[in-house]
Amino acid sequence: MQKTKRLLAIEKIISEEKISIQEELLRKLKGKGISCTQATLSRNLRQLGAGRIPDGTGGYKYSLSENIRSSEKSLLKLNIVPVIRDIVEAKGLLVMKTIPGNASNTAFFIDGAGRYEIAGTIAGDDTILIIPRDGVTIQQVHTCLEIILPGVHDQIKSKK
Amino acid sequence: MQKTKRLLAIEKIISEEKISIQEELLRKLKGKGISCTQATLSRNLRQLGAGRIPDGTGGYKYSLSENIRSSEKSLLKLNIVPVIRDIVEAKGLLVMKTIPGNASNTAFFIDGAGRYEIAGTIAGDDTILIIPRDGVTIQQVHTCLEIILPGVHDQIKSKK
DNA sequence: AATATAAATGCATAAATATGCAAAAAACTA
DNA sequence: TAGTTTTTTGCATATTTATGCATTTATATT
Repeated sequence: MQKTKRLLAIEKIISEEKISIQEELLRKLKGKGISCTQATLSRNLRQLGAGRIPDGTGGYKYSLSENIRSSEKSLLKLNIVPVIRDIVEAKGLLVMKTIPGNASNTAFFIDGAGRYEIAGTIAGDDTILIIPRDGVTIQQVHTCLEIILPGVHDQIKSKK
Repeated sequence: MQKTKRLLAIEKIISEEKISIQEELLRKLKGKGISCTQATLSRNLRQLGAGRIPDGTGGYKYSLSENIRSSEKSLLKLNIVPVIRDIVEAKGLLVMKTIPGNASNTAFFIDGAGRYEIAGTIAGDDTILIIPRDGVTIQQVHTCLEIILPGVHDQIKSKK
């Protein structure tokens, strides 16, 4: 089908280059031997979930909302995760070790997630005390950490 | 300033309810006693990084880009603002003073907003250097900070 | 305070996008 | 395959958004 091919091409183009208006995308497609009208493009973009958003420099660009979001998220998380070295339980609390100087930032990040399970955190230089709320199990807190910092437990394992 | 108030109201509205077109947002604002024209709204939305994207059900909605939304947690804002003591310009850069030990967290928060205007930050113990991107004015960075940390300039004034 | 500079805004309108409708293409059915 | 239904598309145009320009408002300077 012509449509599927076009959808794929649109996805590719807008994720690789900055497209400001549909007419521009139309030309790019034509260059690849795919042609349609602006009306069709408008419909296709909606179907792809692609929208026109500010590009930060005063202009606009098309962007796949889902893709952009998930990739931005994972970048953020990748920056966070590697700083965590270990998580151990002690006296019903969790002690998280980070690389030096990163406890505060990491704790701030954890607090920012606003999870119910975590009553609070206290951060030193490379150590964070995570205090579970009463009635919450350690296991629940681990699950919760995995939500805030996907892959964190794997990271730790691979360092051991 | 009227504008800051409006920017905040816009952020709040589009993150809480589904807004399909600017005229709709215009009416909501009017309902809150804030009035402007569609032209101004268009400019404000661009400044906020808010775009009109498919809502998944065949319609459209306005949405803040992901990085901005993450700084949207109003609780976090309240916790951050009081730690900032001063912001001064020096050599085309901004120097932000915080209460002792809070520079890193604050800088982390600012970085997290992912604003185009800010090329990067460097944090010591109670001082943050905010480096504007080339071509961005100090005033633009101030506006941008006001978006990330609403009320920050008022806070500083009231401490003087 | 008076003047100079920059920022914000509204108006009118240009630019860009979305959509109703009819035609064409594709998919399906007996 | 001929007929039927569904999907896709283009055309024309309505809807929506962005912007040049002039004016007002705010900010800074002397």
